[in-house]
Amino acid sequence: MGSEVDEAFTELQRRHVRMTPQRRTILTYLVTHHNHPTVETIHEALDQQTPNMSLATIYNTLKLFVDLGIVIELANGEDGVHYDYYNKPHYHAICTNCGRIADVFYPDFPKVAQQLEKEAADQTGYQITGNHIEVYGLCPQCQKKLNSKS
Amino acid sequence: MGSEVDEAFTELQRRHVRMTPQRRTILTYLVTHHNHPTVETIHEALDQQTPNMSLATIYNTLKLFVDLGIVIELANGEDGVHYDYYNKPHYHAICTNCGRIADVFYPDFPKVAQQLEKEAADQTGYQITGNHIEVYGLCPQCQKKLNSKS
DNA sequence: TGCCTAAGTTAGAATCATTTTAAATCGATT
DNA sequence: AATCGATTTAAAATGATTCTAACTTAGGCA
Repeated sequence: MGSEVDEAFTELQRRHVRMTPQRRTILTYLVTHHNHPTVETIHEALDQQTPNMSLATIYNTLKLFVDLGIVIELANGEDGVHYDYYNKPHYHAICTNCGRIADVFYPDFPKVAQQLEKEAADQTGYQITGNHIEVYGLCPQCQKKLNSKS
Repeated sequence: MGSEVDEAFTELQRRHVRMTPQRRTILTYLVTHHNHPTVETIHEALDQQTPNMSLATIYNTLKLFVDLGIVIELANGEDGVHYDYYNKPHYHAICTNCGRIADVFYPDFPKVAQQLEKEAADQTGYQITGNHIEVYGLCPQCQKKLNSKS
């Protein structure tokens, strides 16, 4: 069951990333939770098992993971930045009313993304290395809430 | 030549958005500049022609335009939030080294975006109303700079 | 045309997420 | 086991954005 966590650690070792207890803890949290947490959410959750972890460490570690490409940042228009362990390619639906984030796994997504990356590279000369794709709209809960109001 | 600006104003009138000199000035700037400005860039640029415009007004006005869907926000990972008058559908290439933003106009883009929106709606139940698509990589200038270094 | 009022603007203060600092600690290579 | 550069930490600093309260205005209506 920890296999996905193990895989993530192995990948970091392979890339000669120095391992610390804090990084282990944060990465484990991200791999085992798919709740798109904010820094604050992570800090509170980890405070149970690992008190006194500095906020700066969480910021530093998340920035490291983002730079390594194993984590991506998401802005939901509500509260701060959200983080997502980016293992399998997917994109996100974000609620314009409450900020709720949902994962979208679509078999053709890698193909579509590659198409957009190639076109961008051809047109701009950029050396493309990744993408962020989000769609916006009302989540089911907010649809209900707003309908019952009017 | 002001026709695109006029069109934008007409659209706002049609939507019963109250027009003020500040909103006119900011919208004109956005329609006639495709430089993906930050709030600070806009403030400095407008200070030449319209001194004393409050930063709060620029923030308020941009938020209004974003809510109306005629302007979108872009984070380039470097400095603050960038704004883009979103007239014709397009997406962006963002430099991971310097933050430079390039527009990508791709004929098939609306079709591709619709495909991603439909799949997201089917999978999540969200009522999708828009999208933000970005690809990341090194811009030509940074490719040169980084190559000559090593 | 001129009032009236809700909406918008303003300068400055306040907020708060994120970054910086400098000292203490630690991981991993020898 | 020793070493040293990298990491962590708490606290302070930063700075983009939001809030406040008073002032001004756009646009509908008489």
